[in-house]
Amino acid sequence: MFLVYLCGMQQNLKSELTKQVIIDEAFRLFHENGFKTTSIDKIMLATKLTKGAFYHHYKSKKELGLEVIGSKLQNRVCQAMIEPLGAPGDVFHILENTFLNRIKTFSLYDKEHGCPMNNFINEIGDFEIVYQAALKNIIEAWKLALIKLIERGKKEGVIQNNVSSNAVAVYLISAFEGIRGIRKLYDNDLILDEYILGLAFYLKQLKTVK
Amino acid sequence: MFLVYLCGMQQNLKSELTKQVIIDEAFRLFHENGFKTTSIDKIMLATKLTKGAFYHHYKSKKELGLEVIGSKLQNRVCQAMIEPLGAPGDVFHILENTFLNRIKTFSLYDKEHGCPMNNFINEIGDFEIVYQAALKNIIEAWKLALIKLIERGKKEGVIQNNVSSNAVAVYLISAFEGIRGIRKLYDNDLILDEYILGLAFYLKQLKTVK
DNA sequence: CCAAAAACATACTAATTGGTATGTTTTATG
DNA sequence: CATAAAACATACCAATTAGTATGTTTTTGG
Repeated sequence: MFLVYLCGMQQNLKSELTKQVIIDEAFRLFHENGFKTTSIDKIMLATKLTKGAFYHHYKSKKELGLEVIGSKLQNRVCQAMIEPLGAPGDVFHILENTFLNRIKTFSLYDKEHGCPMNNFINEIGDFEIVYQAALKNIIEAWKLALIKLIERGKKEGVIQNNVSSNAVAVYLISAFEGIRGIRKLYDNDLILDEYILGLAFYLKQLKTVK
Repeated sequence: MFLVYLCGMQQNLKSELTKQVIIDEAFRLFHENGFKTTSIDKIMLATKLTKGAFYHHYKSKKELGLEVIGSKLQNRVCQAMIEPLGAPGDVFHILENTFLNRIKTFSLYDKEHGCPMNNFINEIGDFEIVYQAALKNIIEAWKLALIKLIERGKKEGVIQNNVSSNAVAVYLISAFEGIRGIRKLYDNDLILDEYILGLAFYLKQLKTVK
């Protein structure tokens, strides 16, 4: 298994590197201009490679789209929104950090172009079933991690027991994705501040009364 | 002013009727397949008219897009989401009816293709400033009507005073738009049920404790 | 060093795009 | 009824699209 790669290593690495460059530029252009309206030509112009190189590594735009969603996008969401939920520590601190504090630290680029996943969902969530499934995977993973955290909060007695963990998870995710779309329309952060205030109130209500 | 139209009435009416047909078909196709990927040809094929007719009434696709957003879309949102907020009656009944009960009555078509406004926002909210402004108009009108209702709730003593009306309005809208995107990924209403449960809990927390 | 395969480039295709130029038909008005 | 204008149709344009066919260059393994 290891020896097999000893000789073909250089070529194999080159191939993987090229694919990564294509994925990175594709993701960036999808994020900035949308999936459907970003052509293979534009992507390959950005990579400084040619169409021939693209169709050597991918059989279609659909295959690329699925890989961008299934690896690049999924990794980003995992790293930023899912993994932090599994960390030890105060449940409310974790919730505040991922859903509230983090949104303040977004770059102007991210505020202007919105959430890549939300963009995908709204543009091609009803386009083809394969994209639908790939995007649903990410949302489901996020939702599950969130439910787990809320359940922990209940067990530790810091979150009210009379509320469905699933419902809270879905409501948190919905509002987060919603505001990231709406923020696009504005040229300042006032709307984000209002969201943050609204979320802070919501989180406070989840706490068990002492 | 009135006499001017007395004679040209038939032609004027025909023009308005044709434009309405174009707007209706355009809105439908934008909703089903997105704005950027819906061509003038496709729209005019649906109207059973031709490209010549289109460019007689509109100078560009952009002009059509702006009219679809500024009239058709705005009217829809006003009718479904804004006007009900101004009606007399119990504040919580109104909130529940517009944000909670109404979502249950959506057709499969509306569930599959999501919220037209949210689709526009996420597809072209960062595309051109004119679209941005047109969409922001609608959101702002919605937000204002919602704030007014919440303020009324506070005055009537049914909504807690220690919560920002702006924050609640933005959080309600965000979650509503967010879930309408996410619902696209699923082939059943379970995720909607969870949203509804989450929202119901949220609304309950807004109530003044008796 | 040499063949074969992988990586990439060049040059195409047919279909679609927004938009225009130039018709023909319908309606309005003196 | 004549003529002008509005409403609509037909035929085009250059640019862009996803994808293919056929190259050339680089890497691999003997």
